[in-house]
Amino acid sequence: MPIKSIDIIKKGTDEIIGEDLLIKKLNSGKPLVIKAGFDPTAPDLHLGHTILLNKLKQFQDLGHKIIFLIGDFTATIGDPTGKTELRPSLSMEQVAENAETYKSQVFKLLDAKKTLIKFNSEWLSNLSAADLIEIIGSYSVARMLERDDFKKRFKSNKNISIKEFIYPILQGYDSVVLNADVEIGGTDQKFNLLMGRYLQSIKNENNEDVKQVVITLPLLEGLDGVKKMSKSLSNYIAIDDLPSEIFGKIMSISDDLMWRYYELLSEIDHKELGKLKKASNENKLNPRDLKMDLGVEIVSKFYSLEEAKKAKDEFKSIFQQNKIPENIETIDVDPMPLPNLLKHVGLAPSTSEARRLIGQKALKIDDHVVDSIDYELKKGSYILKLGKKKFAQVNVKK
RNA sequence: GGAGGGGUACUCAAGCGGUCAACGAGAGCAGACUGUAAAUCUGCCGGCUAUGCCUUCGUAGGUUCGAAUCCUACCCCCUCCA
Repeated sequence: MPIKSIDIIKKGTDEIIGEDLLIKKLNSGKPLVIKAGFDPTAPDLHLGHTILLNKLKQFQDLGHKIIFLIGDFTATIGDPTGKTELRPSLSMEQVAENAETYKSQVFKLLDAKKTLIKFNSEWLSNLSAADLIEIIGSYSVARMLERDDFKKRFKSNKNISIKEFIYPILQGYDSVVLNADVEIGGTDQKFNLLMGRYLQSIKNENNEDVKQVVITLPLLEGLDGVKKMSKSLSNYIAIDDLPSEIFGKIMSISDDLMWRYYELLSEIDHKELGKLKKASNENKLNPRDLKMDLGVEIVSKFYSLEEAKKAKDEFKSIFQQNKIPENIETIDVDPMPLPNLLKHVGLAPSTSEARRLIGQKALKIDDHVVDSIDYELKKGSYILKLGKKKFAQVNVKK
């Protein structure tokens, strides 16, 4: 059984540091402590997180103990990873609020009963200055500066706060406290994950067997196809997004990115994927249709197959047959100038923007382009369409 | 502690007394073409009760008919020296 486990575990990983040790640990037959840290800065879990969650799920199904660690304390420092500038710290209240959202979302994928949720403030907030100094004393500035993002910032004279140095150390210390056997994270977390390994071995007089195994997973690119998916870049698909939103976002990604998403998010195996690529290259398959399949697969993970199919049908009816979405709510309005109306019903962020869009022929009323801002709507009901995807139905009173 | 450089819109980055809501690039948005793909072309890209008005160039004052541009104080970042 352990032999098989390693195959499941390895699938889709970027790197496993300490693979031999992992095998040894698996062979011991004991349930392993698997740690994964989450920084509660962004309250919405997105597809990027699901790669990690899926891996945790696999461990969970293999009978291991998952610790879902919410870095509430470390979040008040701010993870410097990948940042070219100092990150703002979060307040404790904000962190607590975000953590709640995490908890409620994560069990869409993980088994709540088998998951242990921990907050690192539990042990970190009571650390004395003496304790802290002892912990950070075991690491050098030179080694810290080996880290790429620090190195870059250091070289280009950008600010690095001392507390950013402490961040990875404390994250590593979490592994010491939790006795983690394995820690999983994105490739960008490698440095932080290795820190745990280092501190564990220091703590245990260089005993190799207590070191956590580090598993890194590929990072998912966001909808732009370039930067990593993240809430702050607003290039993400949240698992809380509506089926139609998820489906729509999938449809809007580039073909290149679609293949990447297939690799990282789909259950499809490599052979099958290869065939699809070939067929697509030979123009036997339209990438658009493949995108639809992917959209259905992803939506059904968080909802159901029926909902996914519904999303697909609706998409087709709106964008291929130019129909109107089914459930748009009707808003009663008093007569008002068109730009104000668009703002009022939420189609445009401001009247200025609405004016511009109207001027650019982006507005359709009952399927007819209206490009005059002075156009008046008389009493009655109208379907407004702004751009390709924004709809509203208004009922003008009087 | 001393000397110098710098803070401009989502990001980068010009401007250094009026023609500046602020050059240019990227991102973004809209239109055309499409497959809500890519590429390309075109336009937009602070707000409003809208041919005018209001707010914006680190913060607060000041000089001036007029300031992002000059002066003063303060805050923050960086470099070199200690």
